[in-house]
Amino acid sequence: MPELPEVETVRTAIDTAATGDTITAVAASGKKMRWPIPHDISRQITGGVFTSVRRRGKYILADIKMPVKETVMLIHLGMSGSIRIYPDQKDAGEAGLHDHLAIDLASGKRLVLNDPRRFGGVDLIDPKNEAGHPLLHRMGIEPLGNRLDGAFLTTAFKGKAMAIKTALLDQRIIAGIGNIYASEALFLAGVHPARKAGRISLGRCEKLADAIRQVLHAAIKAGGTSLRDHVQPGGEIGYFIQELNVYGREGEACTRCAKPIRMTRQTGRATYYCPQCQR
DNA sequence: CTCCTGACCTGAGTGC
DNA sequence: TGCACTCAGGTCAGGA
Repeated sequence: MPELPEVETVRTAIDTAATGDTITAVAASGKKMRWPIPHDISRQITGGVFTSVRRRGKYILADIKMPVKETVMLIHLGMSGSIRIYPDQKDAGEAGLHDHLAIDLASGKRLVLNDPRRFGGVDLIDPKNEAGHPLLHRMGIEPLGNRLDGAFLTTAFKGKAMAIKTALLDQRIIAGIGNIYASEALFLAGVHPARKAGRISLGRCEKLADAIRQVLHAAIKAGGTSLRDHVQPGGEIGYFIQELNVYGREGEACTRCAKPIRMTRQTGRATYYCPQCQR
């Protein structure tokens, strides 16, 4: 499912539901995801209190305060991960086939992580070394922070021969953009996805920086993009699919010039664009 | 270094 | 109905 807007939607839901609440029970499926869930996760976090829920790129970082120490639960949703929040544990039923982690709270709520493809993962990390964690220490800037602008992009892309679309997916440059929003941002900026990253002018990089911010903010506001069966933690779908200009619209009319949207493949992944509006 | 390919998984959809 | 095949919101190791 999840790029930055979907992860942010999930983060907000967990924060609202769980911050201040105490963990009373933890159950893990035992199946290996991208890496194994820590075998002693129940022992490590039961009795802890969620103090805040943050996001870094596509990672969710939940701060948990234990009686004698603090830990951070890191969650990545991969391609197919989602989290459901049940208001009452009694109504949650048995663990489903692809449920990998269930966390019960003193309030009666239950958080359930479901991930059919198991490309996601859960880890517990030491907050003192969080920035140095192998999964986090090479991550690029937050696109919704104050560092994304045309100057940053021209510097980051300098000398890069790869296509701009591919560069936008590189989490070491900007953290959080995925396959949908890379196509959408390039459309808004009027930049052709195959253009070499290192050959984009400062002015067009400024437009691109604005486009990235714009599309991510708009998607968060809409609750993310629901493709297939993805839903938010409360079961609501995200409505940004109605605002997509190019993604998944091959052959349909461009919203700006009415020419047919094209699909191509770049490093194995589908890219959608308007050949008229994007140069 | 840079960049691309293939691998990791399951499930939905398509065409025969 | 069954089967073979393709594709999907991500990332990482390995090799050219």
